[in-house]
Amino acid sequence: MDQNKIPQATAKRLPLYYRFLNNLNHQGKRRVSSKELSEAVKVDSATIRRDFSYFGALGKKGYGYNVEYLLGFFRKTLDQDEVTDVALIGVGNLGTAFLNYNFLKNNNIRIQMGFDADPAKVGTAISDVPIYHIDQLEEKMKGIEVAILTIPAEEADTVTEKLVSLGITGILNFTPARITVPDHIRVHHIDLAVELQALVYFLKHYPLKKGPVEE
Amino acid sequence: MDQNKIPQATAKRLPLYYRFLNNLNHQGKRRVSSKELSEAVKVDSATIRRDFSYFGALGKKGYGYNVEYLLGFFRKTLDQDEVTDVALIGVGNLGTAFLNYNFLKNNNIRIQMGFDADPAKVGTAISDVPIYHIDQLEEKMKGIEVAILTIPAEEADTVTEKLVSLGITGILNFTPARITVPDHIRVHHIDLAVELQALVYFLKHYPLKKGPVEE
DNA sequence: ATATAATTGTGAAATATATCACGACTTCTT
DNA sequence: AAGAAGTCGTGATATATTTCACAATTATAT
Repeated sequence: MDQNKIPQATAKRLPLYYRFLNNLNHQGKRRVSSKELSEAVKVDSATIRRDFSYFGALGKKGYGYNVEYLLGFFRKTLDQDEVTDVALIGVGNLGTAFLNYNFLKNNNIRIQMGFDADPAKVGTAISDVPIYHIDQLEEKMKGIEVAILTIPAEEADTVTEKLVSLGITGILNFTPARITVPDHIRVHHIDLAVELQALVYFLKHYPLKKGPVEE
Repeated sequence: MDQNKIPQATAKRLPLYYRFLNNLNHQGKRRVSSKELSEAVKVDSATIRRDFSYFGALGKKGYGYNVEYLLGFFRKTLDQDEVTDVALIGVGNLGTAFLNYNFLKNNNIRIQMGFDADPAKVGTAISDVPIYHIDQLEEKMKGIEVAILTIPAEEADTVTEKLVSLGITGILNFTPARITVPDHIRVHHIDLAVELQALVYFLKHYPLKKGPVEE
């Protein structure tokens, strides 16, 4: 609750920086410049320096940044020391993709349980994550504050209401529905159809000449 | 190639507007105000009016917007009259989720074929989309300009190079790798781990008091 | 030891996006 | 028919983000 001055655009890039620094560290690299990092993550080097500068002077002029130090700093900043538990609602293909992704390794996020309405799935486990019936939300989900929503759009509203009443604070919504929640709950939407269509639109209307435009 | 003055932020919202207008139309609604639309899509009403205004005066003062007219307008603007063909590389869980999604209905985008290295998948079809072996890219993919990348990160670079040499113009990249492409090719990244971690970061550092912040 | 090259951190400027607030016009109500 | 209510389109303003460009500092080469 301290770093309220950090621009949201910067905050969104932090996980990306973190992962690439991790890669570099594993490769045994000791130092890195904003220019090198820029080429790897495709973000302008001045933007990277600016981003880092919000956290103080992390680098050294003429030298660059010490990979290990930077990594340690971001680990703290991104709360990598403390595991965040998450629930996944909707064990379809998309949901299963999430379950198979090891967020614990790079992100210190653990999907603790999954929920689905399909009796064939209830009682099983995917990548060691137990699947419960959606009706068991109330009894199982105590203490979990973040949910990933990978259910059909029609069910988004009912499930959201349930989650809200159970005290959720954040939802990552993959359904095309734009859900309505009280003011204190944060929702991030990722709409696959919109992303695809936006790409197509950009291709037709914004022909590229200069560098690739990253989203 | 005409509307180069439309802000990218606006362009990204167009597919969203389009889908909701479609919903309204199916519900038999004849007119809609920027205020109503705002509540549905969770975008400020002034922003919506501003967005629409880039395309000219589409509404009527004191009345709002005619749903059918607006829809027709956007259909043209979003190239909904012309089907865009897309290839999907990587038929895992995430890839399968895409294959099962009917983009043709709302977005006039058709996934024409999928590619995978798994012999068990090659030769099958998912939602009527044929799956070919990744080695058949060259022979099968003629004329397709857009690809969805849902493969493991390690394979991202090799596959990207192949796609580039085959004349791709746009890539929707779901791998955590930040791929490198020539300047004239557009890449949009969607990084699920980054999205999740960013949500968690925001929850901890930007406690909400006012309205929910939509991404 | 000195000169050269590299690189940061940041003020200032540029660009992009969102929001306010109101005149003008339309529709609705009575 | 007149007044009230609703709504757009947009100039102006506010906010957010990116990029330029350079002094200051450090590292490297000779």
